[in-house]
Amino acid sequence: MRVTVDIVIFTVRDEALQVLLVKRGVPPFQGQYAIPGGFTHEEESLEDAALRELYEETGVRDVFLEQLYTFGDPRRDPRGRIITVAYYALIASDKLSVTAGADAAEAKWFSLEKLPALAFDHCRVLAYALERLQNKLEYTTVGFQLLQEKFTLSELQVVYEAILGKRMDKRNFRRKIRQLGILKPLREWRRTGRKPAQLFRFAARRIADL
Amino acid sequence: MRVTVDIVIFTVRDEALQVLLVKRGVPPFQGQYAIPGGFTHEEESLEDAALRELYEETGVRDVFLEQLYTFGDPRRDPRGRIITVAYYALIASDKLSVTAGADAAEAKWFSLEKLPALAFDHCRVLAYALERLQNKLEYTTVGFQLLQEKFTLSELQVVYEAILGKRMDKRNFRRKIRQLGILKPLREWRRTGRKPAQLFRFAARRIADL
DNA sequence: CCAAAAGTGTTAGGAGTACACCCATGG
DNA sequence: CCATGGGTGTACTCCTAACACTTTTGG
Repeated sequence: MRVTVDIVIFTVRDEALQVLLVKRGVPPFQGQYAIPGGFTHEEESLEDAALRELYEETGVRDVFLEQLYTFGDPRRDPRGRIITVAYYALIASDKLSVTAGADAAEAKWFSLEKLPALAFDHCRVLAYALERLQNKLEYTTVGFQLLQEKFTLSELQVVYEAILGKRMDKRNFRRKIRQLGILKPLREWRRTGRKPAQLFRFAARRIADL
Repeated sequence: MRVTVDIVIFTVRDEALQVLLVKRGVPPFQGQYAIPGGFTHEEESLEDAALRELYEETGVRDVFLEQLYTFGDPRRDPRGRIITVAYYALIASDKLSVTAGADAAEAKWFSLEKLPALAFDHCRVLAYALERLQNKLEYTTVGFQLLQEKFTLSELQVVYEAILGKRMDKRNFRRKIRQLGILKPLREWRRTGRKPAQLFRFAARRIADL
């Protein structure tokens, strides 16, 4: 039985939640876009396999990565029985400049609003990843993974709005974040063209489950 | 690569959360208890494999079953690389009278408080299942899976207390359940030795994510 | 001086928590 | 008649959601 790992790689750019997809060069589903992934090696853990694939696709290490679900319908891959352990990863958009992994020639970012048709059952995988991300956003601090080290509260709000797909009230949002007590205000301001915005740093030891 | 499914089977009996474990008859870990499970067949989905194992162990069908996590550390099984897709299941204690599957000779229920040493990394799997069950209990209606069709509010509260491992206030508990609006009060009372208790039925279309 | 984003408080409703007594029954 | 579990309401706190104006800057 063959086992693959697929990684749904999210980022927030241009105020939109985006996902990295690769165009398949070989059948089945040749020419269609798919979630990046590949077969696990014999001597690596599933998470290591996911990290390896992620690095090959994006050139990025040290990002948030979490197992999502394992898909094992015997007919999900026309080549035969393939089990896929799906992961999702969050990457801050400022780390993406180096978007040049080995296979990256055919990799492209898509806004969740404008997805192409996807190979295999990847539409379902993606839907599941989005749902998980939305839920985690509400009761953990994963959202900070999508920002640079220093960020403004408005940038943080953009991340939340992009993921949840809805506008939020500025004052309520700031109060909620403030009373989490996990932001360190800096004595720095970002000149943004208009009134400068104060910068903050995420100041919790780890990604907290609240 | 070989793939197994393991199923953490929970029930609540004698006011305690219990889990079904089987004693291993062959090495490795011979004589130790383990979470029931087995290899997947080539032509069945992961969920079907889990349902099959569950039926073989307990003789029960039509129970709540949900995928938990996939464990894939290359060294988790001394026999070699084995990936395990873990599930957890909830069974109402009144369905357990038929606890006589094929392999059931060495199967036994254990209270979560008094677990034996477990084979492989099954201690971790079990801890993960318990955590998931506790979380799901708070924001879904999975708890009803552990009761008979007709039950009293006190019985429901016992289920919640057994899973969460803490006492709850009777009035607050009843108010919370009542305002979920998913219980149908029956015109029946259970004679319990003291004052009769009103019976209820779970009356939602499906297990609601609230 | 104007456009644009930054920043800030109050109020009302709902949910959770703490808490104590009477009731119906079987023995 | 008494032991046992069934059943009920109120007050407080906290979180959420709705809502509008002033400030600072660059052009």
